[in-house]
Amino acid sequence: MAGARQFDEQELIATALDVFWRKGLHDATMQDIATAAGVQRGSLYNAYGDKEAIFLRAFDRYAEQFLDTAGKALAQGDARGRLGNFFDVIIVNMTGGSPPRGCLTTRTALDTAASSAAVRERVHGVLTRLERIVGEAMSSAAGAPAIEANRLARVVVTFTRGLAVMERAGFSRKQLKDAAATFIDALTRR
Amino acid sequence: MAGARQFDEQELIATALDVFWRKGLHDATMQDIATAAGVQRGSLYNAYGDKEAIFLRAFDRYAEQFLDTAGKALAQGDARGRLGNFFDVIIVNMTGGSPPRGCLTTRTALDTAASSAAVRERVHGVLTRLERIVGEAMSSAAGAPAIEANRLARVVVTFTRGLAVMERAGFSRKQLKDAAATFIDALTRR
DNA sequence: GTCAATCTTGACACTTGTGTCAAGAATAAC
DNA sequence: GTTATTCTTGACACAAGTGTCAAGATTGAC
Repeated sequence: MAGARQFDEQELIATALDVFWRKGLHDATMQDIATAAGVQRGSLYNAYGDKEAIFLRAFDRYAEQFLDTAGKALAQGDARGRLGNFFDVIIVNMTGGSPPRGCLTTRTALDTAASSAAVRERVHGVLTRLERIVGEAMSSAAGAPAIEANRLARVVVTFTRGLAVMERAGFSRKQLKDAAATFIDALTRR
Repeated sequence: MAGARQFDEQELIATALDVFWRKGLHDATMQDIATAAGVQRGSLYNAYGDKEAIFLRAFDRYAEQFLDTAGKALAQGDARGRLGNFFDVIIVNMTGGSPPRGCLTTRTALDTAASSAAVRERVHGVLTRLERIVGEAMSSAAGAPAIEANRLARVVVTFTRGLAVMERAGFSRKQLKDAAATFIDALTRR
């Protein structure tokens, strides 16, 4: 059981992501990750150095998948349809798991004071990239609100963050979907 | 230095609130509070039992003040003016302090998994009460959006939560105000 | 087959935080 | 003034978590 690495890096990061998503950066321990991955804690230190290094890798993977999913949801239909699909995947993302895991980006953002510059930068980066994706999707969509695309994108992204908080506060998936539907109605009515 | 309580309860809770607001429930330690209040840690345990008991008192005070301020901001003007005042005080609340303290409710909500039922209930309660206040203010305001008041209130409250996250993610007071202004425009345009 | 490089493993040192407690000190009631 | 009550204080026990390290095991290159 030594000499060659006993775990697959892809699997390990996926496992770590799951742990971080469920517990948050601060509350997830190296022991949690090691146990979940069936690996010794020391092996993780040997391979990655410290917890934050693992988190950054896991978060990067999460961000890619998240932005990719969001982008696809925003690719088809008119503005109304795009936003509907977009909020659907956003809400599914944050209400998935049992118990629901919430939104990792938002959770990490709220830990921001206790986090390093690298972590803070990732969080800000995801939101900025999400804004860009939303803005572009609205710019090229039929029936988009008569609001400058960048401003609209910021409002939409801000609202998604609000949904993430409401989820943590105990509101159900259905309630989040209702809120999103009302929001979309307000934005796209003529 | 014994025999009679060496601190004023009102002051102590105010000090504790300041500490919790800056550091969060989880990261604030009894030592932090004791030091800030110029009191021994043991005295806090003697007077309150544990950290959560202090937090609940501090949070209740915060909630009262917060809801009161929000209610007053929503009391005058038409729908547009009310929302403008409302978001102003909300944003001032979360960008106050140096460094900015953020929104205590939101921060606490995101810690929810690590918190007790009592804490979770307070967070949910504040948001529900806030919804009610907003809903009533919109119901009685001129120029309110043609959206059922409860739905509108949920969207507005959700958006305030989004602003709180954006603040933590590094967006400036000005950016938050811009976002709120755009949001209000979208809601109240005819 | 040898051997250097690399991984695993368990123990260790350290830090930080919680909550408890006994002893001492001051107060307030009588 | 005496005394029971209450508060303060510092020490203590305990629990988690981080990060380090030496020793041992295995592998792969040669």
